[in-house]
Amino acid sequence: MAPTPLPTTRPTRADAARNYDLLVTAARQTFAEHGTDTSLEEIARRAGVGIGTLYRRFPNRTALLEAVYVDEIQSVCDRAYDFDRELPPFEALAAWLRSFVGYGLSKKTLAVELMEALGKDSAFFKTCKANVVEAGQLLLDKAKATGEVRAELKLEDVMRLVGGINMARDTEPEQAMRLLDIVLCGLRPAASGPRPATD
Amino acid sequence: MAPTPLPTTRPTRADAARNYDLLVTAARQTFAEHGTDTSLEEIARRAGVGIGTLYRRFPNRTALLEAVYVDEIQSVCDRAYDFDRELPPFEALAAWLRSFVGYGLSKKTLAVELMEALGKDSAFFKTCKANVVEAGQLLLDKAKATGEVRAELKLEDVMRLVGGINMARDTEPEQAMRLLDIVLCGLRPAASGPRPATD
DNA sequence: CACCATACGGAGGCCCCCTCCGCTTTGCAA
DNA sequence: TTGCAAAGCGGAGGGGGCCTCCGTATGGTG
Repeated sequence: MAPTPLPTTRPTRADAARNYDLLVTAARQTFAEHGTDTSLEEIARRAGVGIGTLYRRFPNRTALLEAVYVDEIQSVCDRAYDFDRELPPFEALAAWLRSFVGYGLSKKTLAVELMEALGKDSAFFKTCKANVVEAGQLLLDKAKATGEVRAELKLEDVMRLVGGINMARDTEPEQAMRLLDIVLCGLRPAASGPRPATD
Repeated sequence: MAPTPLPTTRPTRADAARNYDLLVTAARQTFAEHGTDTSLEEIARRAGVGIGTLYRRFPNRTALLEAVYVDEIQSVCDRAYDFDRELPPFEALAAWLRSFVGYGLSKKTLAVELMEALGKDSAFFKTCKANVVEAGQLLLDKAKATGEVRAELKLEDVMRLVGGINMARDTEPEQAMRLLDIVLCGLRPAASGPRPATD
């Protein structure tokens, strides 16, 4: 259902594969606990692996983040299709964006990095972005079709706005949802024709 | 016009005062050119001052940022009162937020740090926040009074949303303004009564 | 002018990033 | 089973940033 499978480069040799898993697991835990600027040496230590091994497999911090993100991004995409199946158009979009923000709240720094990453141009992040965009576009278009979202809005704008909600360091969950509600209001067409002149 | 003057701790002794200025100037330049994660040693070097001097005056990176931000924040506040004087309520609010975003576009990393900083709890940032909030609240309340902004909205939410627009690394100016327009639409009351039920 | 509170500056300890290379392991083929 | 090359391992070490500490210098006051 999700379009392109995300590229992973898990090695084939037994020891290498084992270490790969150890590293990704350790990285996921450590990033979640201490943010994405944890020392890579710390991660190697946690994984019980030499620092050289880490750097051979993941030439830089970003490469490691990529491996950690694969699953998260996949699940973001999957949820879009779930909501599309189960809810009427606008609610599906709203629910997806809400789950997006909720995810961000629980994984703070991961989500921040993710939002920044979606603007980057590595092959990996291109694919990620394509997948997310494909899922989001589906929901947005359906919501537009029922007239509940203004036709001229772009998915990219919506995503950025919602992403921005996640960026601030210490947003409370209730606040984040309020912010999202403001954005959702902004997506709707002015219910009674054009908005009042503002000039 | 701006409420509390922002606290600066420029030293009194002649040599110390001179070095203080050299450091702040160098920091402002360097942060603008290379982002706020430039090495502090580099800044000391540019200022022609020992690293020890920098650290004595500014015990950490944040302290240095504070000194650099003072002027910027002051001008953000000042503009609010200008717009309040010159424009009708909603337009004043819109113009202020627009200038806020515009400022962010030109100073990227500075603005990002600033938005994060406004959530922090140092005495300095508390004062900054108070000033910005006082200015923004004025504009928001006036816009509410004319019914052009929904009464239940909080300034903090608006600021966060607008701040979020600045957070993404590589937003185009036109896009940023589009995003802001979406937010502005979200601030307005649904023109024809309550928004459609969304379950 | 003399004195001392205040300020200067850079060496050094610590940690992190990343590279390089000699040793070890794996898995295939005979 | 055994031998062996390719693949993988890991940590020492160079480079650099953060921050502290302390011996030296200096402004400004009596």
